[in-house]
Amino acid sequence: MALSREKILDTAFALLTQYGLADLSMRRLASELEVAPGALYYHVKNKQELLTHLASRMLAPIEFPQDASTAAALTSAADQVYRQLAGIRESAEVVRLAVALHPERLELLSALTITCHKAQVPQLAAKTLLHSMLSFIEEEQTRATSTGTEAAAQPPASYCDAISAVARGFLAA
Amino acid sequence: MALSREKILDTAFALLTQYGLADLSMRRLASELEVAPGALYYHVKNKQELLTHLASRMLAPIEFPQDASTAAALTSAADQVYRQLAGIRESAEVVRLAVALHPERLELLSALTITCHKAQVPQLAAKTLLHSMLSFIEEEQTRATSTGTEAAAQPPASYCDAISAVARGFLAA
DNA sequence: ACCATTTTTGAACACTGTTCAAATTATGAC
DNA sequence: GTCATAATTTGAACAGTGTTCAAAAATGGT
Repeated sequence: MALSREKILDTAFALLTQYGLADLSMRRLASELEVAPGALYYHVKNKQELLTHLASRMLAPIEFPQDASTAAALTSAADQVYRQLAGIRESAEVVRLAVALHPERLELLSALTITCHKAQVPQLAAKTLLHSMLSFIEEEQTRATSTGTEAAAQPPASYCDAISAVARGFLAA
Repeated sequence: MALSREKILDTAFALLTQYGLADLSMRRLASELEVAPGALYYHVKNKQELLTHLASRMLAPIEFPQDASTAAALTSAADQVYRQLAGIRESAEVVRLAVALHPERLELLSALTITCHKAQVPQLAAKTLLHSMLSFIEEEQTRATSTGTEAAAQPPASYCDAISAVARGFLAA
């Protein structure tokens, strides 16, 4: 099979989950694909963009509920973000990089922003909420990596409590 | 003057503010001090520890108010964190690294945690609050770097609003 | 002056992301 | 089937990175 952006992303994803972000180098990726490092740059602008694409992939399955109250929509989003990211090594860090670099390209953030807008909550709330989720998940993943255990598939109560507390704070303003 | 951890940290700080985190390499630091790179490792365990020390320095001047209500203490902390970090290039990122690596070594976080404990707010709130501050400041600093402008010395209203919303959310729980 | 301790050097190890002219491989027209 | 054009891929280099460590140099005490 010929090289393609999709195939590169597939392999990058596999490397990330198996060996972690530190071992996801362009050279490692190229050797895994049995290709010279330079070949990657025909399909991907650079490493940052590759990671941004990876982040989009991770968040893609998240469906934002239509016709739900703001609180319910945010709770659902928080739940899905956790379920989607918790099982993927260093995913929170990858997503945070993507948010920092190209926030406008993340569907999830757009959806969150729209919901906040509808509820007449400051737009900033969307990013604050997302960052709260990512911080929590990132910390859990750091602990998981160092202790060798795995993160729970379901969001723990403390996560749900924290995120809904943040949401409540904005909604009550 | 002989090399010392203090002198290394001084120079690292200067390099950070003048040229940014990307240009703060051990080799650059060594050449600035007119010393071989290896010499640094006699005074500092590794780069991560160096950055953790830098983070402690940045946050050191922050004074946590005694005898204040929880809300007032948190507002004051948020205000001081902003004033302290906003003017230092990429400081939020450096502090975030330190929080991730050695949370127990950061006085600020301990103080925040104690305040949260006293107010019978979940301990998690302390980290959530700190991460909210850092996310906000980091984003402002990213924008500042790309547009060439400087971050305001005083915290903008949106920052104060966001942080107090998060705090309110936890206090109301 | 001598010894012991503290500090610094030089050199190497094993990497990193990225660029680019040149070679290769595919594709479609005739 | 051949040929020209376009799409890929290679190889090699550039300019770095953090870190280690035996050996050399500087320092301080007696």
